[in-house]
Amino acid sequence: MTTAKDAGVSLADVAKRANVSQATASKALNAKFDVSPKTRARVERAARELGYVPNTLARGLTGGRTGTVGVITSDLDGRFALPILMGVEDALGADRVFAFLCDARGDDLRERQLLKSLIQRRVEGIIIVGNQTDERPSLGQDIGVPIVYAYCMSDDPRDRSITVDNYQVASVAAQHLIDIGRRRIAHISGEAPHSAARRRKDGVVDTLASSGLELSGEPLFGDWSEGWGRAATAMVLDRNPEIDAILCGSDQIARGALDVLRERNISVPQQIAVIGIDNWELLAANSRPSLTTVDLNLERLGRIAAQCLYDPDAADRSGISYEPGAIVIRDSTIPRY
Amino acid sequence: MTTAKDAGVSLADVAKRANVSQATASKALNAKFDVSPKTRARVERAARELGYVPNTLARGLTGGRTGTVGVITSDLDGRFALPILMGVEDALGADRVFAFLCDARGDDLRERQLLKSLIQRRVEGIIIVGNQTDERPSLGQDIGVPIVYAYCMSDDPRDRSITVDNYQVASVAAQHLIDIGRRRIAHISGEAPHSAARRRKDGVVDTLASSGLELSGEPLFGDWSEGWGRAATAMVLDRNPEIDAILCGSDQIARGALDVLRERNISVPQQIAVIGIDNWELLAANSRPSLTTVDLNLERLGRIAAQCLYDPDAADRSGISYEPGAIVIRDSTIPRY
DNA sequence: CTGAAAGCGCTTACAG
DNA sequence: CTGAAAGCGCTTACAG
Repeated sequence: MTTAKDAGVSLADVAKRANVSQATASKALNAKFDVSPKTRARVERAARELGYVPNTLARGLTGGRTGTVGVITSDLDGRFALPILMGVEDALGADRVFAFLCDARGDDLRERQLLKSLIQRRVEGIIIVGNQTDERPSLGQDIGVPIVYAYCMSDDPRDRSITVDNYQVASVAAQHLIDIGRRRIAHISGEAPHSAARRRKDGVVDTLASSGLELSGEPLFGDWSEGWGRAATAMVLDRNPEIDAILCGSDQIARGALDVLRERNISVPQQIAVIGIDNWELLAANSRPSLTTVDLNLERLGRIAAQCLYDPDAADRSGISYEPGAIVIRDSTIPRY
Repeated sequence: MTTAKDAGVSLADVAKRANVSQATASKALNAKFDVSPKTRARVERAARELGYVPNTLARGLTGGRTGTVGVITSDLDGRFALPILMGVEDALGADRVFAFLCDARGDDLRERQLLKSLIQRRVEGIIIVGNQTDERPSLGQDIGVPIVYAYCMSDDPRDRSITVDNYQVASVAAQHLIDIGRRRIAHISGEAPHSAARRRKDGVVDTLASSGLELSGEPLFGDWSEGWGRAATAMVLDRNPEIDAILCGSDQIARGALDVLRERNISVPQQIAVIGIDNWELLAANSRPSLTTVDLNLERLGRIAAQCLYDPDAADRSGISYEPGAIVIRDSTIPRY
């Protein structure tokens, strides 16, 4: 058990009890070489008996590793931060590195201050987690430690950014609809200013074109909400009643679409198939019918970002990595029987 | 700008450039007393010119404060951790304390290891964030630093726990329904083994009793999902068609209820009012009609937990604090015109 | 108001 | 294989 008293036990105490020098005690407890098995056993025993708890701070001071990184989220509130954090956690845990979690709350000044504080604490790297996939201003090149942008991307190509491949993600969705035989596909998406909305639209259009198809009607941009999904679906149904599928820019929008289709007694997917993007389980798994969608693999994205920090030749690999998503098939495109 | 080179600048360098001793430089940069304004100005200038970045690690070593706490979540995946983390972040930020975020992933052994690692890093306190409000095994009394349980509660009364007042939260919901004139109220909730489900039921029953009312039909327990909300609502409608309100144990369940009512052309709230618990915005704000619910105030809960860690007489105040929620009125009980 | 000295707990060359 | 010594970067009594 780790108790209060332990905090008072230092390496010197352990060394004394084991009748060795502090240097030897240090080696015995850390490196595996240069210590006789007998001595090591003695030191280890002393450490155990005393309930010795090494002080990581002191170790860091010696110029060695601090074993910490900083994670600055721009907005913890958003839905994307969490899975990314999980991935970061996962990757760091394996190396016994700890993450300082900081929330800039969308405030640039606060972000800068956090950055500075993290440097003071001698973090070995910093991950900036954005709340959208758009470009954001670079924090600069001479931070002193590796820095990587996750989800968002830096506007400076010398920085390393890991983001979602919006184009690919949408292509996968479109291809799936084509694969199940749909030919008259409408597209409803979120906020046009977001690169996510624009790139996804491009992915859809290009993929359809590869099969000699065109979108049924103009793509509709609004926001990423259920409400917009409902409104847009009603519009689409009026303007293009011939459609046999709706490709939605997000799961929230898709939920709205499903809602309206159900209300109008249009069977999904028999008459109209519906597909979302995000694989937000809460939304996708609980709808009627359950929603086919594209998983963004955010946890993986977080893991990659964390690994970049400790990648020896990360410097060579600056620039933006676009990470692919994968389709998750549910009943809104291929119903189970 | 904070640059790579800075990492090499120490207090000694600053002192030299300012022509003072290191001790004086330290005082000039930290404490406000015992240094002449002129000297301080000189030191500050030197520090600025050199781009001096104090090493927080060394400061911590001196026996002073490390300015760090550990936060161990049992499951980042859950929906409750995030708002709590935000509150923690908020409270700590004011004191320039940083939080190590660790995810135990529901693994007790891993949790213990994390606890130990955090102690090695000399955190000044630890917050254990549970993913449900039930009791959990205490981590013990002699950790060496203050420890507080948030959302979940420790089974040892000597520990400090901050959790949701499930009884009050449900009472508020019930009272609201009574206030708008409902008398025949059904209750659909989540998993019976969860104290959240049981205490909420008690709150509902007692509050109704205070007004001389009884629940319409037996309370229904299932899980916290939309699917269960739909199934249970259908049952309730069959067995107790006379009801004029449904009090749901969570917003997810309420979404399911709303869905079925809409399908059956039962107007909400005119014929049947619906209320949830959680105030999960995504769900509550986007339903049709929008959902009245009880906000759990989780951010506040996180803030309180963080403050406890630095509360001088926290020792006296062991035990469990039950934090109240507050109603958020939307269209499912009082429609806007 | 200022500074020399000791110490925080550890690790790392460098001798033996 | 073992140990004495120096040093990591800072702060804190203690003299002056």
